[in-house]
Amino acid sequence: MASTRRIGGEGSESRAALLDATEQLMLEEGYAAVTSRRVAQRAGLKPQLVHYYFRTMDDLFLAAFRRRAEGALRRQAQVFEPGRSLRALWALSDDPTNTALTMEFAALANHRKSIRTEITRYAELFRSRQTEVLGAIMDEHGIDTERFPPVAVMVLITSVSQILGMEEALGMSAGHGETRALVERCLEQLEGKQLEGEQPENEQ
Amino acid sequence: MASTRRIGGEGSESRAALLDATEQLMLEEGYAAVTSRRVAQRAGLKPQLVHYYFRTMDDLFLAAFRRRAEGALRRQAQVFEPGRSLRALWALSDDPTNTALTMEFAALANHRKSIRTEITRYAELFRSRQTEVLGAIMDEHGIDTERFPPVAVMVLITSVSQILGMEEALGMSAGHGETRALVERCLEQLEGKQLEGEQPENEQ
DNA sequence: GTCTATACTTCGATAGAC
DNA sequence: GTCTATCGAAGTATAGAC
Repeated sequence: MASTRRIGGEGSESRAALLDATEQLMLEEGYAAVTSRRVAQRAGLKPQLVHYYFRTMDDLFLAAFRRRAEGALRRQAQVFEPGRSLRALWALSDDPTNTALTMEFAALANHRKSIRTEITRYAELFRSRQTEVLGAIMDEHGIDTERFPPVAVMVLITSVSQILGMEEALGMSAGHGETRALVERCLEQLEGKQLEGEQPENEQ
Repeated sequence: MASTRRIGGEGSESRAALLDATEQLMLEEGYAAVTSRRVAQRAGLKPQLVHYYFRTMDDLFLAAFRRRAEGALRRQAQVFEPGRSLRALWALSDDPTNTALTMEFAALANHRKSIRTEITRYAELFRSRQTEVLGAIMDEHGIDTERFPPVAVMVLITSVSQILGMEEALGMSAGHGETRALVERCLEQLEGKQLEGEQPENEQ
C-alpha cells in the first residue's frame, strides 16, 4: 500500500479504449505521440482517466505491450497445433501490424528501463517457443540441425520479417519483392520434399 | 529569404559538439531524450545555441543523420576498393554503433516526415551501392545470381546485422552466438572455394 | 557567436467534487 | 467511474543586448 491513492478497474471498457488508442498512436505517429492528453482524445475520454487506470505512462505502455504479447503468444500456440508448417511460422513473423508495433516498442524500450525488462523477457520467451517448433519441423524435413541450429535459423526468419515490415512502414521497397520470392522458393522446396538427404539451399 | 532571422556557422566547433551530443543521447536514451535543453547541457552550451545553429529540432536531427550517413558512405567506398570481400561487407553491416543509430533514426522517422524522406533516400542509395558490390563478389565466386538475386541477399545481410545489433542494445543475446557462427561458416566456405559449380548452402 | 529574458505550448500527475 | 481545476516542470522558439 505504497501510496493510498486510487484504483483502476481491470475489465473496463474505457481501459480497453485507452489501450486501443495507444496502439493506434504508436503505429501512426510513434511512441512519442502517446501522451495522456492525446491518448484520451483519441479514445473520446478525458486525460485524467489515463492516470486513473494506469497511474503512470509507463504503466500504460506496459499494459499495451502485455496485451499484444499475450495475444501473440495465444495466436502462436493455435497456429502450431494442427499441422506445424514452416509457412505458418513465416506468416506469423511476417504480420505487418506486429512487426511495426514490435519495432516501436523496441525503440521505446531504449529509454524506459521498466519496459525494456518486460520486452526482453517476452522476446526471449517467444524465441524459445518458436525455436522449439522450428526444430521439430526441421527434424521432420530431415534438415541438418547441426549445421543449421534452429535458434540461428529462427533469428534469420525474425530478422528478415522484422526489417521488411519496418522498411515498408517507412515507405521503402527496394529488394523486398526479390527477398519475399526467395523466401517463398525456400518454403516451397522444403515443404515439397521431405526427408531427403540432399543439401538444401534453404536458409530459413 | 523566408524569415530574415539569423545565421548558423557551418564549420563551427559548437555545432559539431551539438551533433556529437545528439548522437550520444540517441544511443543512450533514445531520440525522445534529444531536446534543446539536454543536447546543450551535454555539449556544455546554452539551449538557445541549438536554435542558432539549427533553427528547429528537425534540422538538428537531419544534420546529425546526414553527417552519419555521409561518413558511412565514405567508409563503404574505402573498404571496397582494394580486394572486395564478403567479409568486409558483413563487417560493415555489423558495426554496433551504426546498427543502433540506424534503428533509432528509423524509429524517429516514423513520426517526422522531413526525416523519413531523407532516411529512405539514403537507405536506398546504400542498398543499391551495396548490391552492386555484392553482385560482383557473387559473380567472382560463381554463385547463381538468378536463384539468389544480389539485392535479396543484401536484404538478408542487412536484416540479420540490424536485428542482432538492435537486440544486443536491448540486452538480448539468445541465438546470437549460433547465428554469428552460421554466418561465419558461410563466409569461410564462400571465401575458401571460388568458382565451383556446386550448390552452396550459403544464405547470405 | 553567445548571452539574458521571455512567450507560448504541452506534458505528467494530483486533489477533490459529483 | 468520471468530472473540473490546477500545479509545476519541461519543451520549442524568438527578440534583443553584449
